[in-house]
Amino acid sequence: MTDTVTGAAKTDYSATLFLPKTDFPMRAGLPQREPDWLKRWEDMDIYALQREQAKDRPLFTIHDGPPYANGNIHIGHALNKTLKDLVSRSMQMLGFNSAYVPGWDCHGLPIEWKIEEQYRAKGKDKNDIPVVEFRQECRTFAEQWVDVQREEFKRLGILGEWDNPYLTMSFDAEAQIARELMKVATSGQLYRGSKPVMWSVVERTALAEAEIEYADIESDIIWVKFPVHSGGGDIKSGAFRDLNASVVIWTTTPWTIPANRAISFSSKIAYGLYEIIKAPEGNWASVGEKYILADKLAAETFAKAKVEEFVRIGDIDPGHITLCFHPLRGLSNGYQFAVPLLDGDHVTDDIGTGFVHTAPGHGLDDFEIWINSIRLLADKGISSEVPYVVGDDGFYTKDAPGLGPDAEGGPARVIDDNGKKGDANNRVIAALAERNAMVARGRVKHSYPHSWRSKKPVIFRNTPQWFVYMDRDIMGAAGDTLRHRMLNAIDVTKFYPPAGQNRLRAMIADRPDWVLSRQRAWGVPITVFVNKATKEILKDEVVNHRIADAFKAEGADAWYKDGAAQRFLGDAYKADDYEMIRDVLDVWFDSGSTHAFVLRNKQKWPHLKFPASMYLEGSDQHRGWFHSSLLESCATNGHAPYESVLTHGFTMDGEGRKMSKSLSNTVAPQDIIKQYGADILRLWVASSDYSEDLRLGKEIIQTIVDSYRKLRNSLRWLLGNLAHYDAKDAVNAKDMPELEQVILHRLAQLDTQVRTAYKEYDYRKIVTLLTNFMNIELSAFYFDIRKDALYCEPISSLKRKSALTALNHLFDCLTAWLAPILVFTMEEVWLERHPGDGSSVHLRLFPEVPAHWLNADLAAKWQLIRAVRRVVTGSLEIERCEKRIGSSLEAAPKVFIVDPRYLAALDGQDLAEIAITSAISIETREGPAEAFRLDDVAGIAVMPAMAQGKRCARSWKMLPEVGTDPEYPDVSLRDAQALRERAAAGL
RNA sequence: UGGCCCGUAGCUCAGUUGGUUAGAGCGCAUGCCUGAUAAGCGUGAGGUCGGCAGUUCGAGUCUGCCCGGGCCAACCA
Repeated sequence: MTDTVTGAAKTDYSATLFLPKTDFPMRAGLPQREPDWLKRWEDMDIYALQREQAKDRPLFTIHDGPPYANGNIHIGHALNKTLKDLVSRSMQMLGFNSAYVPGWDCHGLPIEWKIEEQYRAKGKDKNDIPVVEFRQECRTFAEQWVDVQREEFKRLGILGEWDNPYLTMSFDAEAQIARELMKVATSGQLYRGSKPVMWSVVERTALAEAEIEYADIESDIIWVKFPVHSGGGDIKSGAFRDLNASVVIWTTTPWTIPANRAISFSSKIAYGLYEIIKAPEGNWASVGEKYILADKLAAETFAKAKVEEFVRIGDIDPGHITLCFHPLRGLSNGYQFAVPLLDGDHVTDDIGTGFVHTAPGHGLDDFEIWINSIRLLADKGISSEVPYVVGDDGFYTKDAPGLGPDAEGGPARVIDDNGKKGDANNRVIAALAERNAMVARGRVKHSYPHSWRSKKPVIFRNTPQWFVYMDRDIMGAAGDTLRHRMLNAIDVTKFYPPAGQNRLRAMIADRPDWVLSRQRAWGVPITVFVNKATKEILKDEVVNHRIADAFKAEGADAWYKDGAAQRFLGDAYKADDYEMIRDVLDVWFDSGSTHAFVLRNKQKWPHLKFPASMYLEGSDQHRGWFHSSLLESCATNGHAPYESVLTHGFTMDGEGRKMSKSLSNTVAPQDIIKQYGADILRLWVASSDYSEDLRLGKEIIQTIVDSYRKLRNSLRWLLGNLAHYDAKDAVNAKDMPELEQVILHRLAQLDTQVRTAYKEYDYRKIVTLLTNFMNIELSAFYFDIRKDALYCEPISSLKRKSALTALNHLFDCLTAWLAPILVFTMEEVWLERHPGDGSSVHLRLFPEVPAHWLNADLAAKWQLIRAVRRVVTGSLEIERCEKRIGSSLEAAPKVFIVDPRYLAALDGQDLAEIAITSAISIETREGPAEAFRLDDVAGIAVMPAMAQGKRCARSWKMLPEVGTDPEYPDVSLRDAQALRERAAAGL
């Protein structure tokens, strides 16, 4: 029974200690347990409780950009929705009423396409199905995916109005979208223009790029002369104003010649004037003709033209050639217009002649340079109108004189109903040859766009479209253009990160007029009637109301029902006098209008405000939703629908590469949830710099999992100790030991830092701040030091009660601060101490932290104390390496201090307790040379020494006093006192 | 090809108006503890700050070029 030298205790006092006591599991089991919390929140309807609780608070509205309702969610969706949830939840906890209404984009091509695919699989044809029926199938398809995505989003822990979301296809929405369109029309911002689109003659429909596949095709290729009409000097060997020269172009689509309106050249290419010296009799390119060609391509062109000898007369700057004649000039008295030369970057001298035949109705490059040259054309007195040379059936129209309906034998055709090449090319070539406009012809095999469905070639074809003016004065107000409104709106919008502002501004500054129309079925129709005689859009509020009311009751299908035109026009107009537009709206108009049918619908969503506090999407949405919403709202409201815009990057793989199925480096949110849990995914989002592209891979997830574990364990220890806390033992800050006061000071500092970071949407700062605090200051310092007091001190101990009180404050703050991020774990932690049906960490605000906890002087003083501590623990490490000690409690070092600042700081402090040694002696003199020192802590030296006395069997400290208490001879006096108190309390 | 953005230890991130030997957490290695224990504490090793050139007394920070990566440039959302 007698303890000897080492004082090794035989009695096990652990039952007499206040050891951590908790059922909170060390391992989270998130994948299994998270669904339970979700069910709990749903059962208590926590979203409604939040609204009720916050009903008198200022509104904060993060407006959901609608994902497209097809397919499962991917990691990008998860990132986006999680960020929105972080914003929404933190704003709620900062004292706002932060409602979140999720939405879905439901109209559009991809869904339409899926339905068509199903038809194809069943051998049916879309064109045989009534439009209303087809639209109904699209609707059902979208509904199914809304349900799937809703469950996937909820599983991420996203809190929102899931049972009352918005859908762009709801009748309400369709009605409001039509109203918005009619607002744009009525205010004179809508006009009908035209634009070349990919057109399938076989299917009689416009096609999207996604519906196009490329295949080799053999095309006719022709070289054509455009006689120079007039020009300036600048040629070395003399003026060419009156010389009989032609610009030579090259094209693989001879049928577009009637649509030619310009020739493009490049000022970066060298051109020359050439004369033919020798050529075969009867050759198209005959002796004496003069051609203008890119120097690099002249020889090749002459070879194709069978020219045997030619001479270069001199340099030519095509910029000085004002105009050319059209090569079909005079055919059926048509083509009398002048053909200008335009300088364009898309022109190269790799192939062809260095001149590009430009038919603005049949190519995007052509169209763009044409539209961009409107001012130049006006200066030259040339009409900028784009002709409709080819009809939807592939036949030439009256805009192609001599080849269209006026031609002998009827109009020529580009492509027939079976997708075969028509007679257009041959007839054009014949007409050109007849007018001596041909230089050469040939054939070429090249890649050409085909319809994905019919596998037949498509053509670029000018098609009537509806546009919104960017630069026309709205309602006659001088300078009040849509572009101007948008640029102003951008200036008063806050961007996170700030670079987004420039990006959006540059896009708005550059963008052409908004093309609203799509030749599609699944969308909101452009609810416009055009007077057949005057071509004017009907502007009648009564008609407009009739349309909107019908849409609200029956959906936009009303537009497609029999007799719809007369129904909407009413008695005042005759349906026969009006063209009812069959195009649907660009889906960007739908989603661009969400602010109108969601934020302003106070009946349905009373907790939302307009304009929204924030729009938050991926950086691609500068061109997308941010852009279209700004367009729509500026057109109809004159200002932005948002006060701020937050953008995030894209999710890359672990190496920073784009995720793609072909690289098989994709990470599915569903897999992460299944394996690790949604809180891990959320912690990844919060830890990342979302302003750039985010990386996600195995190693990164493991890092996140590790830091989650560490954090969880610290909270678990907190919970275990707080099991012994009783609120009636709470200690006021001013009565606490300095160590506790320092912790409270840190809490007060963090309170400001955390709130500021949340207000700035800087989540990674919060994660860094809190993990550093918890790891360095709590786990490795405060908790480590206070274990002794918490476990061993007597029941009555002020130190222990103070520590428990501090732990309670820590608990309150940390659980709240982390709640928006670790929504499941913080609920679990919170309920461990505050169970109850109505209890939830998510019904809390960030706690009020008393400002008087701040104590900078004390904190500075403890910086000095911690510096001394570092020297002590450093010296202990040497002893440990030398195997002289194991536990730090075996040591009782000597600390030499001369610096009065350190001495003052340590005055009244128990350095042994702070350094977790059994004893420490401080000597106010220079330490011996062999003493342990740290480079960055001048004036502190430590000499090792073994602790004296026996080891206390309860606290494991080694103290001379152990053995002096006759009643408890194997423990220290403090522990003896603790045991007496326990006995007295009947424990 | 154009517009915008990014590139600091194995990972996630700090690095103030250019100013000493570039920092943190985690991971890794290693020692201790065994009353937070599939935990806790200590110590240590890791970086030509994407590359090159320039401005400067001085550059991770400013400029140019190059390399690598991303978003946008769609009748895709």
